[in-house]
Amino acid sequence: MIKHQLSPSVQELSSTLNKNGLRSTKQRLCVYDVILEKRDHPTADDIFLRVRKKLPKISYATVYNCLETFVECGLVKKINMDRISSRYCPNLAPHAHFKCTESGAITDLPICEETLSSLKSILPKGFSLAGFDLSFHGTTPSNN
Amino acid sequence: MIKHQLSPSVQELSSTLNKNGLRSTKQRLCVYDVILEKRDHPTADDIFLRVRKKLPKISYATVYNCLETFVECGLVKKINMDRISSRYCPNLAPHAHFKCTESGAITDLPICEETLSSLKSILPKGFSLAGFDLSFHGTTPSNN
DNA sequence: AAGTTTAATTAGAATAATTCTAATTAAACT
DNA sequence: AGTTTAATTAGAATTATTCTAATTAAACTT
Repeated sequence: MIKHQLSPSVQELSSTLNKNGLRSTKQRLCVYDVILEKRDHPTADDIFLRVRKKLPKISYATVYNCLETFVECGLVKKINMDRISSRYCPNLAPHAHFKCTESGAITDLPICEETLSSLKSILPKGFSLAGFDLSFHGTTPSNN
Repeated sequence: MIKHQLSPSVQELSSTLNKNGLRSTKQRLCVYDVILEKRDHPTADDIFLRVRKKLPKISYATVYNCLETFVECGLVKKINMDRISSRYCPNLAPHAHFKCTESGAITDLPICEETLSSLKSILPKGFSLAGFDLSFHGTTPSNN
């Protein structure tokens, strides 16, 4: 189900794209670079604004296309919480997200093997799992 | 954290609303009735179309307002998956959702006490939990 | 039972995130 | 260098949801 536990570096991205029959473009490299640079679960808009500093002519459509491509290649995860903008995360290890309702910050929480198999035990016989999302919300120590 | 395990009947709704300082209106009763009637995780649009058969003058805004009210009172859960329309669920027991990528159907999966505490063990010390969402995607036996 | 207060509803406009479209550009072959 | 076709672009379109201001109706008061 999960290929890499560590996301490939920007240098490795080219070959990862090629392996998937995709072209290595400066937009894709730049969007990916920005995602790895600051691991703060940015929205497409955040990413657009950051990338635009380096590639002023980039369009929203391209950012969305790049992100969709990365998600399909399994290079980043898309996080959907309560219908706000989706957020993107390059952490490929099994993990949950905790959203602090006061600060809005999203924290990655690693999931250990035991919990992972406990989670999978929820599925009835015959259900074939492609992926899962686990998100918590509440307050973090610094915010209560 | 969780008050009821079973959602109140439409008859009980009135008093539940009153307890929360909210008025019991025919729109609220009807929207709630529709949610309990067919437990298929409808979207706001589905609910609007069903309610309109009984209350032809109801507006989208009212449906959204009712749903938001119910969510705030803990009467229904709002499910957000991959940025499609939110879906609503009257199941108040701890459960996960499984979305079949072929049929689009969403299945409730009960979470047992062990798994629940395993889930909670993911949280670092000091994190205060208000709620969580667990969703799986993949294929169901009838769809593969 | 009528009058009053204020929350709830309504229609329709507005917003925000994302997707689509058709024309242009540029990877990566030959 | 030339060709092919995928990727990018600008801007329009779409979709779900929220907002706004006027109207209606619960539920309290008398």
